[in-house]
Amino acid sequence: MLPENTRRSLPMALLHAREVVMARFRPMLAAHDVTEQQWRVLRVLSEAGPVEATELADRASVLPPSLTRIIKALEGRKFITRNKAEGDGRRVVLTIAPAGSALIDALSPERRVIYDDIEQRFGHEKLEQLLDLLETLIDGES
Amino acid sequence: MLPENTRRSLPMALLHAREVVMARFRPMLAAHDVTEQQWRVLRVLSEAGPVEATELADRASVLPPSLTRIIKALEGRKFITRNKAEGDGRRVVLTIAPAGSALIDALSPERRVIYDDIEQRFGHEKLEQLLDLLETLIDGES
DNA sequence: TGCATGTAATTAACGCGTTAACTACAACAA
DNA sequence: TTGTTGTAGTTAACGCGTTAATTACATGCA
Repeated sequence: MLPENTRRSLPMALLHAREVVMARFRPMLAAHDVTEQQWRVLRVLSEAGPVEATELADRASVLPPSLTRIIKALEGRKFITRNKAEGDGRRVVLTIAPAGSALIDALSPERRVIYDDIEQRFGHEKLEQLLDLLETLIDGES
Repeated sequence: MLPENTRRSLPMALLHAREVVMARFRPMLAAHDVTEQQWRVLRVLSEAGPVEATELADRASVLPPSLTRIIKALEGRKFITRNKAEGDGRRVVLTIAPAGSALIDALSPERRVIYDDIEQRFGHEKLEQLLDLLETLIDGES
């Protein structure tokens, strides 16, 4: 069945929802001169440790060409380091650097405030339910 | 509470979910040489009738600068028409043109197949639940 | 009427999304 | 060893996302 209106269109609803949520985080990122995508990459590196570019791109939901640009920017600011994988000259291994960790730590309190506010307004239960549904959708389609 | 990992991060989950869903629709749009954004604009115009640019941008989840570019492209292909609002020389009124309606009609069957497949795999109940939650989130935050 | 303020749309600048093409390296078979 | 195939990453081209600045018009007040 086709969605009868754009509000009930899954792609549009996902887009719109992401938009209103990101609107809350964007000023924080802008204040620290980091783009959303750079932030996603940093967070994955912080969480997953040294990782190869392909896996990083996948986990951060960034396409390889974008990752190349993002790496360049983050490396230039000493937020990450880039090394060739030993044993395979094609692969690249990314690692978060102290400055990168410091940025994540610095933003942590503010993130918590924003996240808590969203959770409070939306409801803890609903948030968990939404995350579960999204996870199911993602796992089922990918 | 901060999300303990990126999979439970609301912005990332929304992004990733949208990505896997759009991956199903993208080939269809590409085959007809329409971008996602142009498609959203066309659908809103088709559904809402003649509408001013600001409202169109809002409903299609497109920013004004993007809309300007999109209008230019769609007008060039005779998918829409652009007129000044009578009584206010600033406002612009957009209307879908026959060729635009024809494109929407042409894609309708294929959209249905894709949408039905997603719905079947994910489950009708879950899809409705997800759309409800997204709608609630959007209305609460915007 | 004339000026200040506000609003709709556009333009500019820069980074990302997307696809396709390309380079560099690895794996494997003859 | 060499040629083929495959894979990781990068580059290129073009459109969109985002913010800030700008233009054009409307509104309201003196």
